[in-house]
Amino acid sequence: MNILLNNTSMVPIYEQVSEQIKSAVVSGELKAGEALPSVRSLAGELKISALTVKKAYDYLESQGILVTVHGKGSYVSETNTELIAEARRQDVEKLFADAIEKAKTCGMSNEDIKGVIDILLED
Amino acid sequence: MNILLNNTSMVPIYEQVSEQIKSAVVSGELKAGEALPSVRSLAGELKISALTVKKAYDYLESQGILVTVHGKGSYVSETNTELIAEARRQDVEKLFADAIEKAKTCGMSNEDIKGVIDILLED
Amino acid sequence: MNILLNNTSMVPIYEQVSEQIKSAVVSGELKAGEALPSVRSLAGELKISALTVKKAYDYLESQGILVTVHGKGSYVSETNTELIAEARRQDVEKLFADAIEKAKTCGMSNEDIKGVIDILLED
Amino acid sequence: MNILLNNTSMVPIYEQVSEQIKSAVVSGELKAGEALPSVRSLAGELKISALTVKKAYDYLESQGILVTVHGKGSYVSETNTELIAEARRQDVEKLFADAIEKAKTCGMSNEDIKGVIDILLED
DNA sequence: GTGGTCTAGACCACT
DNA sequence: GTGGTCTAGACCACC
Repeated sequence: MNILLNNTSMVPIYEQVSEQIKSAVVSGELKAGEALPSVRSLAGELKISALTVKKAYDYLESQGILVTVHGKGSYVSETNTELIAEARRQDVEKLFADAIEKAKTCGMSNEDIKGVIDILLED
Repeated sequence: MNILLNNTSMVPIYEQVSEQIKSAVVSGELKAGEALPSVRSLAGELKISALTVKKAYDYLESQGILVTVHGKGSYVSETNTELIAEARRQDVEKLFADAIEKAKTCGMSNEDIKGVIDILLED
Repeated sequence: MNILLNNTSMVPIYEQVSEQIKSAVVSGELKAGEALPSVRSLAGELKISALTVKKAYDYLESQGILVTVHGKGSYVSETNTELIAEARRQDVEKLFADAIEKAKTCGMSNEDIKGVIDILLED
Repeated sequence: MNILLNNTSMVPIYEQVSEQIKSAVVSGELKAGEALPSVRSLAGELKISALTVKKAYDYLESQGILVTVHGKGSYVSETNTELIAEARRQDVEKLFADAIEKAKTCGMSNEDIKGVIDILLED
């Protein structure tokens, strides 16, 4: 697990953790059935509170991405990772929808928006 | 002033207020030199605390969008609104950049992204 | 009377008015016994409330710089202008004392301060 | 934290607080990365409202002097304190420039001003 | 009437 | 426990 945290960011720590684990699952870096680090070891590694890691794991479990076995540990769920990928695509779609809405309140036309996208995709 | 508030949203009320005033200035709905509603009257109209409106006005003043004259009221700043519009365009660009970054972590290609944009722009 | 006002400044209007009249008296631009513009005419000229001009005149009267004759108008007091000049010099001295105090909290030495003064006096 | 408040002064309390913390940072009394007292504890210590302390911290954060981590506390920013010291030196310079301007409207010569400075520096 | 400041206490999210 | 936000009401200075 290679997780990078940004303390000063407005994004909560637990969300940064769960988001990066989610990415690892979708990308295949973490495979179905694979064990995750224990709450306490990950907390020690990232130098954050075990409660915060627990909150990230709880969230991922509520999303069906993890399963936790009492007394053993947490494992990547066997559910189709395609479902997770689909959920993330909807997240992304919402991000774009929000950006487009704000762009329109600035008076940008559809063509302006496509222009911005083209420029950003070149990087 | 036609301001819509969403109490259940995680976005602070003072930010919703300042953001919508900003939009009104950029769009030209509020012109340079024009008076804004007094802190108390807007608070009454929106049924929120005067302190919350004040916080929104303070933020806009720190951004150079408003000027406040003690004992008289608050007015749209005479500064070039084009500068404000440019700042907002950069905000929008950052929103798109963030969305694209997240899209790529989901494995979406440039073509996928353009497809999503096209669909969203049709609405 | 040639008075310049700055609406956006933190300095109250009435203080800007009284301060500039004080300067005119000390500099000799306004001589002892000379009549000042009426409250209403000065208010009209400066496009401010008559109450604000009245407050400025009241302040100057409390300082002994003006005398107001009911039903006639306001006049520069016959008191020795040297007394007024002395009062202003004490104001100035306090300004320098405050500046020096703040300079010291920044770690500036006496030599540093003299250097700054020399540079500013050259302009 | 040794902060002295003057309730009768016209200077707002939140400004007195932020100014004194700024001084402590510039003088090195508070070092980069060091934790500040919590909003509530400082409020209790100074016997003022937590909201007033918060306003002071917010101002210092907007100046880049503090960083605040949600749920943890506020810390002196790691940015070069030399930049802050430079900003304060400019503040001081403006104070002296204002004092000199007023001195000149009182008819004081450059020599007069230097004389006043010399006397004040001896204390 | 206006804005500027402050209070005392509340609820929520994060660690 | 921490900060983040909001309320309802108060007092003051200014116009």
